[in-house]
Amino acid sequence: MPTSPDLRTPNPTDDHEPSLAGELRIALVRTTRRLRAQRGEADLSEGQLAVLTTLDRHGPLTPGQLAEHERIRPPSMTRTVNGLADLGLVRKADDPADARCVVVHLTPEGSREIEVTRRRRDAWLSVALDELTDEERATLHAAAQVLLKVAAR
Amino acid sequence: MPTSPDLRTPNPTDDHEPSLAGELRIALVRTTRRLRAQRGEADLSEGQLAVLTTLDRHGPLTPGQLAEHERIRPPSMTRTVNGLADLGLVRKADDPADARCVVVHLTPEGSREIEVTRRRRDAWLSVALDELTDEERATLHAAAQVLLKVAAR
DNA sequence: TATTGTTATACTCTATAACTATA
DNA sequence: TATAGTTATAGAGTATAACAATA
Repeated sequence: MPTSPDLRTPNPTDDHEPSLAGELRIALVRTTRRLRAQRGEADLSEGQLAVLTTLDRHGPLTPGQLAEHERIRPPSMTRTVNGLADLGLVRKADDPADARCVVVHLTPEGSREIEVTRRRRDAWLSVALDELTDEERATLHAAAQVLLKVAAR
Repeated sequence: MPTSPDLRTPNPTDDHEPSLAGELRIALVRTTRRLRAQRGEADLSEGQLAVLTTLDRHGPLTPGQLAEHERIRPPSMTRTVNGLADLGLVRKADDPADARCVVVHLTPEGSREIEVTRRRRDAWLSVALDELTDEERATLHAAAQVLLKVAAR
């Protein structure tokens, strides 16, 4: 029952040197997978939460702007936004300046949902982090800042 | 006609304290999103590559073991493995000891594909990492080890 | 004509439930 | 009966292409 692959024991075919990019990619993908697996039944999807978070941070945006920010295509964002609107978490309003545009607003329910969902999402990770040493936590704190720089590029 | 939301301008409602779990989750999700976005047209999916990598590391495994390792359900793994077998990257063989079991082997083509795909996947991340300082890279190296511990829990 | 958003449609990856074969 | 794997089916999230409305 192999659940903890040992990175220090490469097999005979695994003779390339472990690059930082390679080891980091594996660690990121694996941790994110575990994180996502903690999603409760009633939780919002990653994409839905990302939209709410973006609106919370930047204020009302059009579906096109949201699509660009989340790096998905406009039709996909239309679906995401409509789902959130059906849940009452965002509201679509006309743009007085340009009738082609729609402006997506966060509702008070949406703001509340962000907090609740974030807390639920962070619960598993918090427990895992509690089992680490102070030094390990400091490493992750520093790494988070660096990763944000990398992701923003 | 704003098309690029400004990430440097938080709005007044963004006043919750940043917990380590929260900041780390955001950094992980964002970086992984960017990483995934680099996927070329002909690349294997994350799940497919993960299976090849696991087989490379641990040797032949059954679909059930692979499903447990990748934390997906057996029927999903059946599809993934069949897709890889159709591509000639793995081979399904009978288990002489237990006729209920199937053993999935990596083929030479599969081994080659791992290398090619890994290189493509790591290209974007490598470029990004090259722009960091030595200290930042050291931080990410250390963090990768800690994240693997977290993900393995 | 170009732009914004939507609708129609399809593909990928995941899941649960039910089935087959073997232990 | 229990276990390993598969088949059937469905749901979520994404995409492209075509369309409507507006600039």
